[in-house]
Amino acid sequence: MSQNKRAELIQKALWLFYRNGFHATGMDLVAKETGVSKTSIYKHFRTKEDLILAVLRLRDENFRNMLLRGLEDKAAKPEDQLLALFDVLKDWFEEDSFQGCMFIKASAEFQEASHPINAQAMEHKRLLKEHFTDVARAAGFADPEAVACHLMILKEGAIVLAAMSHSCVPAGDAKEAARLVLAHSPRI
Amino acid sequence: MSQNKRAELIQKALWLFYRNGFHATGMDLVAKETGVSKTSIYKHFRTKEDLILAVLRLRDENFRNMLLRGLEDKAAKPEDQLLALFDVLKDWFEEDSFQGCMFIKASAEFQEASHPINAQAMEHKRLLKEHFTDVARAAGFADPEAVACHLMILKEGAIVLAAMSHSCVPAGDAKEAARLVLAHSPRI
DNA sequence: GATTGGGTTGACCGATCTGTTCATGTTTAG
DNA sequence: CTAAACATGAACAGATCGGTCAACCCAATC
Repeated sequence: MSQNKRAELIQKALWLFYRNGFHATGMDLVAKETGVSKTSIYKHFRTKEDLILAVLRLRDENFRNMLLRGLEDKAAKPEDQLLALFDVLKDWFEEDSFQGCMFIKASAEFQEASHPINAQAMEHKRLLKEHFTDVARAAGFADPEAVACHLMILKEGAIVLAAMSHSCVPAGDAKEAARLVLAHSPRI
Repeated sequence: MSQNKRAELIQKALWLFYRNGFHATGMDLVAKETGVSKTSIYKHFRTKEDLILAVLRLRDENFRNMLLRGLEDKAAKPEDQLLALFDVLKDWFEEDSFQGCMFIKASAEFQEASHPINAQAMEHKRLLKEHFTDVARAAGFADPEAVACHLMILKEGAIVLAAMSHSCVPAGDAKEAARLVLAHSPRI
């Protein structure tokens, strides 16, 4: 299997797991939908868990890339970037393919803290928070980690509510809340 | 089966689904752990989905009751109750049995918007938001629904992060963010 | 053209899934 | 005491689960 084929397999598996859930998506379906026989899949991934981990690695790379790029595109100054986060999220929510946060779902289906899949999901959140902390520091906040934590909470809450009901538009509300929080967080 | 037995069955099934997930918990395990034979279970619940719906109804009742009671116990004035939400959450996070929000998990495993389980999870969130809106109105906020939405976002974010990593204490951070938001939301 | 060898395949394995059946207790009510 | 009502465990059906295997294809080498 070429490297291309392998990447394509992971990409399509990502979509299946994202849409149907991890336990609910069998390897037979993955084989059928990707057009790659189960035997070939298992030649490149020892177990289903290994495939899921590869999927999550791709998702982490794609998602963080999309988000960080989005922040830079929407705003130049660090402080504006922190608020622009919720504009990027809004764009994401409005995509047809939006189905919530894959890492929250992965963590929900594999809940043991020591489980590799859960650990990988946590690592994704840690990296995001780290980035927000850096931006908050550049923006001149006195406690950049606290600011990052507040943003993370608003971000996860907005995602969860956006995934559960399309009735309200939590991205807008989250941005409004973030504006209040940022406006009154102490600067250096 | 007495009404007691039935309630006990639902209670134990709740714990199993909450801890292991819905798809990952088979009916054989439910029968074994509850001490109720599979035959009897299926006499009272036509399908596994029906059992899950009953479990979610119980959870909704217990959780909303615990939360509303907690708010009233922690604070008398409506505005203080809104902030006390995050003290109640903190107590919940510190329980050994804490495993995240059951409705977020249910919604993650049954993602189709029209699925009855997803609908029930959404209804739970709707009822909570409705209550927050009432309290925010009593507290004299100019836009009680917006305040409730902000609180919901902070609440869901805090729960998700608390469930994914016990390293930080998002309840405290969420309360701090909520304090900033409430302090600068317009009053009537 | 014959041989080789990596990559692919459909068929298959045992286990487990939801849900049912049934013969055998075990309660409960008259 | 008897009869109806209910609960039980074990086995079953049909499907699907994660995972494996011998056979096969096809391009490269001699």
